[in-house]
Amino acid sequence: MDDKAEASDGTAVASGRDETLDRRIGYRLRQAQSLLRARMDQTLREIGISVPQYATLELIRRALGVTNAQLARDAFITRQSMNTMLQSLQRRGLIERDAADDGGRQMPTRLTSDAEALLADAEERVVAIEAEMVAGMSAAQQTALLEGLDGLIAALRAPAD
Amino acid sequence: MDDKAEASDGTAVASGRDETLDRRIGYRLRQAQSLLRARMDQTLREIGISVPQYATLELIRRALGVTNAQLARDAFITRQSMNTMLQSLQRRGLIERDAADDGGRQMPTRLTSDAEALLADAEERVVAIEAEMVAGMSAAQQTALLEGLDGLIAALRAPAD
DNA sequence: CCAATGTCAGTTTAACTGATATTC
DNA sequence: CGAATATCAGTTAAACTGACATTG
Repeated sequence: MDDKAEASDGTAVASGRDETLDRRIGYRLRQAQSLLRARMDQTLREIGISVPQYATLELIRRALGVTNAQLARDAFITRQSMNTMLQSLQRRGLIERDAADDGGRQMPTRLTSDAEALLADAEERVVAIEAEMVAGMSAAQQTALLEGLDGLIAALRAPAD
Repeated sequence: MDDKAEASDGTAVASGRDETLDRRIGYRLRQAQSLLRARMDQTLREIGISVPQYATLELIRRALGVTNAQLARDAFITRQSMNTMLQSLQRRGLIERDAADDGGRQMPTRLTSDAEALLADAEERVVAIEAEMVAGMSAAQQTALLEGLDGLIAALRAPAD
């Protein structure tokens, strides 16, 4: 079946071939993430941080005293990109970095108390969005979704690892 | 909430609180999408297009003759951003835009035959990645995942719509 | 007049590659 | 020396806001 698509007025038309976009998991993944990101952007901007900044702060809180290079690996970006991010967070007084006590070259990163407060606020907002996002789903559905995403992550990681 | 985290060597440490990152759907969504995006980037670069360009071409193919403003809405970006994207695709000979036949201001977009060929190649690569990504999951699991993502999209769309 | 469209201009964010110095 | 780290510099991709003309 190759069907029609009337969009005389410019309205988007879902159409056509069977295995189009709409059936694809990757497409939906992008779409869901894009929508979530927009929501997060909006609420986080109110308290003065971006989504990547928030994500970085979360990573730092989780892995206390972690170094730039390790954070970069955790976030799947280059050392250089993470370095830029950390510098901007540092300039804003959200993190501190001292040369490692072992005299090495590493500079472990710590959240300041300002950051802890900000992060608490941010997390509350983000958790609220996430709650809203799954509100209509049963616990079983949520679990299935979580496991499905885990499966994707594991499969995508395997070859690159 | 001050639990231990020994990362003397810089190794990331999963740690701490119960409701940390790792339990959160949004976090996993970002992670899965980030990994998928990296894979797509890699394979699409080989044929000379980026992920956003690929996504735009798919949108155009799906909604034949659609206009800039409509594509922007479909992709959740501004008219101006989509315009830049279309201009670059046009410069590369992948799309054509003629003033609408109705004499209006709209300029419907069409794929060139070059683009059709390129898109076929791109899609094959992307579909292969997607297949690999869900290879380890049962059909039921895949369906559950798909429906879960649909649920997220619907919920996230509602308030902004 | 109003709303939507297309587009120009300038800006910002967040990534990238390349190169350099340091340190174990 | 080699490997990992931190960081400087320059670049790019892809989004953004603002402004303006056109068109129905």
